[in-house]
Amino acid sequence: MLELTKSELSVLQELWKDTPLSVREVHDRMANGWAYNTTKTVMDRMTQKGLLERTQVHGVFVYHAQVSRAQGLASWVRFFADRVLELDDRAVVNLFADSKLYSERELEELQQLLDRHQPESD
Amino acid sequence: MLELTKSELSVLQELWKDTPLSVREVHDRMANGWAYNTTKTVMDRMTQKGLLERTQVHGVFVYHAQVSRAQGLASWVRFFADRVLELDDRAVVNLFADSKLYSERELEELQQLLDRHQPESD
DNA sequence: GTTGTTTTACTACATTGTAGTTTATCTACC
DNA sequence: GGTAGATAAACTACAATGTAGTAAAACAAC
Repeated sequence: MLELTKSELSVLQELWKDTPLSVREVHDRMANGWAYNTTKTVMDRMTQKGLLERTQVHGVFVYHAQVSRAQGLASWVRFFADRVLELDDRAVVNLFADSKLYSERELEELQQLLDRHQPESD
Repeated sequence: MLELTKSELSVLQELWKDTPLSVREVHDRMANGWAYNTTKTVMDRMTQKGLLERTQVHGVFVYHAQVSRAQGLASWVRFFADRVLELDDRAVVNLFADSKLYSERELEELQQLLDRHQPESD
């Protein structure tokens, strides 16, 4: 299962909402207190790993996510369900229903990813 | 706000359930696929940082958590609420009620920690 | 076309992830 | 009671990530 770091997840959350975005745009939207260069470095590394793809538009690079939101969230939901709440996955997936940001289809994809990978190691 | 890594949180979850425990005991209970030495290293570093304290019992070291569960979970709940679910903290704290592993008092402590620290940076 | 801003690239250093190796201890036998 | 194998503890190691700073390139404004 794909394992994203907190940093990677923060970046991807912006790109899942609106894409493509430049480093500057991601940086400003996250507004998490990082130096601009930190955002840049994280996104560079993500590009190298294939999590992002970048293309040039009018001389500026913009980035696209290369993983779906369900893929990116699955291991996080599992970790949170197992290690934090110590509840069943499904209870946590149900929370997403309240959040109004996820479609039925996306929640199904997420649940499937969780069902498929039973081995729960970090 | 105290920021724990995933590894640190995994170790602490065992010590919050039952304490004190030896490295071997924590290792076996987590059962997360780590090598024994990985568990040892993580716990050594946590001891150096003051997250754990160790004492000797019959020639074996045992460890005690030096932070409360609410303190340890607060930043995780915030991150999950903000960056994953994009819901209000409270909705997430309410989930804990279902989990039956947390007392009222503990949930209040958690909610207070979350209320106090508004600045939400990683 | 020189000077300030933004982007990009490159470099840097501490912390964490994830162990392996060595040494000290303990336990069980001959 | 000394030797061999199992555990624990200490120490070492190296890659990935967190978190930028600096240098170079490109662009914008005078």
